[in-house]
Amino acid sequence: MESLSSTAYVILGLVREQPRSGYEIKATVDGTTRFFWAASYGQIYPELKRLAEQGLVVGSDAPTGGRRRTVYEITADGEEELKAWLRRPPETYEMREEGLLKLFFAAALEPGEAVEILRAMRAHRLATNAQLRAMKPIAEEKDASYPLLVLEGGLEFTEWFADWCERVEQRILAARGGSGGRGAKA
Amino acid sequence: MESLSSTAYVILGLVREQPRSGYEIKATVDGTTRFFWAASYGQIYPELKRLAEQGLVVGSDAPTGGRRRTVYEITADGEEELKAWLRRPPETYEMREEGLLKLFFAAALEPGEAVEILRAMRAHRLATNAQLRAMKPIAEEKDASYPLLVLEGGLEFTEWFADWCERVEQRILAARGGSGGRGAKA
DNA sequence: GGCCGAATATATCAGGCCGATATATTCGGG
DNA sequence: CCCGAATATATCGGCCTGATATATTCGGCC
Repeated sequence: MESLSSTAYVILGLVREQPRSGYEIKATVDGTTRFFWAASYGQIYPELKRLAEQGLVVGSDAPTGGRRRTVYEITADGEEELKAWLRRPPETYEMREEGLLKLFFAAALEPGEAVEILRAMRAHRLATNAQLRAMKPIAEEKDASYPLLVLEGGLEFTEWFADWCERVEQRILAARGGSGGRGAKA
Repeated sequence: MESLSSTAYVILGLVREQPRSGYEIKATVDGTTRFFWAASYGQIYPELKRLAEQGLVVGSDAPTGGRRRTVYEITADGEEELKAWLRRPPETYEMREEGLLKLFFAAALEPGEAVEILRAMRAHRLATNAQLRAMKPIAEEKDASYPLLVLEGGLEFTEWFADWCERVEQRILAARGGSGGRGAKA
């Protein structure tokens, strides 16, 4: 009995709420967990088959007209698997931030160029914050309290990060001596 | 001319500072960038060969006794590649947080169990914070100002995250009605 | 009625990357 | 002299991304 990947549990968690097709699972992930756990078609479809083989989900044909469509729902075994996973302590904590990597090596550039990196990072976080903000009414409407909690955490995180970028930018500019070539276009 | 992976630039950035072997690169990554950009032997060794083929680094034999050892240093072309990359806006922003995923699906559990997830997440962040704190004197000693800036960002982030976990835990406990079975051992 | 583009639905694949493992040598300590 | 830790390189299964391919259906427009 091989243990499942975390992505398998995303699928179990989503089909537990309601029966869904692979396509719907992907769309839901993109609209919710994507910011802290993404999933691609290349994982979802094979994983659904594996979960079906193990009896943790069951698929049934639900075609729309002549287009083939398989909708999956969770089984009692699947529900038990999901709960057992939820009760085990989390193991994966990963981050890949190319901006921080560039900042780490910024000594190879002029100070004005380091500031550009921080501005790009800040702009990215503000954009993510706006996306999350737009999702909030939808989560509130569904009355999904844990997803809402997580979403609010995302809002706070992006705000903290954008603010940090701004403070570091100010520190670098101040260290340069207060005046001198502005360097960039903003 | 295929464009390089971000991991290739980590290598370029590190061998720019000083010539290093694959083993030393891995050790340095584990001691510095690991928190926002990790790299494994399975990437480092093949990547060093590719970079050498493209003339961005040069390797030279530097055996210790009878043990084979290749030390790489950056070339002028490699330095140009690195700077060009540093000047391009960052593209990769990824996070994989199994704890947030579990919290997202916590409706399948009792509230007391959701609290356990938050405690595990908080403990992890506090542990990371302690690790970063231990690294700080080393970074200060080296007078590496950008790496130090990034390290301080990591300290602030882990503190923010741990604090968020605690606040969410309090909210959940309060929503449960102030009293009732405590559930867990701490 | 017919066309087009967007959405629905599934599948595949190259390549990045992780974690574990294997192999061999050298160094420090007891 | 032996052993365990550190140095050094290499390999591999498996997860995951992003792009691409293939069909079908739906909505809007003229």
